[in-house]
Amino acid sequence: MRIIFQYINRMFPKTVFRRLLIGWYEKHQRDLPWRRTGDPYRIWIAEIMLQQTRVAAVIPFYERFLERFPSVEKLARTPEEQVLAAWAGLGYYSRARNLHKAAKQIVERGGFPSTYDGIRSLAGVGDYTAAAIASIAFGLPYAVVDGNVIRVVSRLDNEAATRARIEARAQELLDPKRPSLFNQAMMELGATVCLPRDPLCLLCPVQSSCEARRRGTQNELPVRSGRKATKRLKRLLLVVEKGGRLLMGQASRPKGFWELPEAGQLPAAVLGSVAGEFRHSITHHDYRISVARAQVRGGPPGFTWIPLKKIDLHPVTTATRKALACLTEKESSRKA
DNA sequence: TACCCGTGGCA
DNA sequence: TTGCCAAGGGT
Repeated sequence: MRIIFQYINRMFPKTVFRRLLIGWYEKHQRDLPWRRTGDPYRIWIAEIMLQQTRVAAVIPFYERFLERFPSVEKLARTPEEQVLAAWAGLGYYSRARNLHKAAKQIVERGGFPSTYDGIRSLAGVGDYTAAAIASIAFGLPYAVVDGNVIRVVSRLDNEAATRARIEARAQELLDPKRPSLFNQAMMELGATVCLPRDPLCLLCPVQSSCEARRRGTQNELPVRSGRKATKRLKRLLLVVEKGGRLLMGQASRPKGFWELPEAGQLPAAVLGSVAGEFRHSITHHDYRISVARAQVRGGPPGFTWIPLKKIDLHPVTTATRKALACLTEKESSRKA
């Protein structure tokens, strides 16, 4: 039996690989809200949210977003600030700006594009996302290349290949009859079995096709480039409340977001004691953020009083949302 | 091309 | 606690 398998594997390696991979995926796939809808709009939203973001983090944002923007027309005619507010907390806000821009492009063009080039030309859609939408929503034979696929292919071939080489190999391996299942299976394999460190080779459906597994080099591939050092910084955010309104300013980043004032911005403020502290990291910066209540006279220039009840209508930075949350938590536990 | 962009979970 | 890393795109 084993000998027969080895023979078939040698004669038809791609066929064997596809069957094993897709067979495994059909048993292990997760039930995702955008799957099987076949709706390009939903798949597009999901794919943009999934860029550099885990499935588990995306799901609640996806549900809320679809409820808020059930159609591309609705999304296109909503002011950008409200789209950003719905995206607040997910990160990489240029995705939301590009999504909004692309929604307008889609409406102008009279509907969602159904070719790879048409999809690829949308704002915020690169090679990966275009292939994902083309294959999952339209069944077109384009192989996706994301971080998972790079890892899986590097190990299958046991080589530190260039991007172009990986793309060519992924396209070669792709099952042209089932591109949607194949692409999702490759990514799911990378996410759950072919892990960056200590992959679960014993559970891998395609271990018989894997050269790194054969040579025991799976932990050395793919080669990772060095990372930039993280800076550690401290900030003190102030919660200044007056008559049910909160003093807020424009954050320097992300552009268009609101944020609590920082101690240094309100030199005349009277500070209370530090009410909370938390960690918040943003690309190469690791912040230790303290929160304190404070009082000011009048309305400091450059700041705005925003009614607490309307705060969800504005895009607010995550640091500020965490600060408000830890203050609320502290005060409600004190009452209890 | 290398770097920037947010966030949360995990070891 | 700290560092790593994820369904990338734009510049």
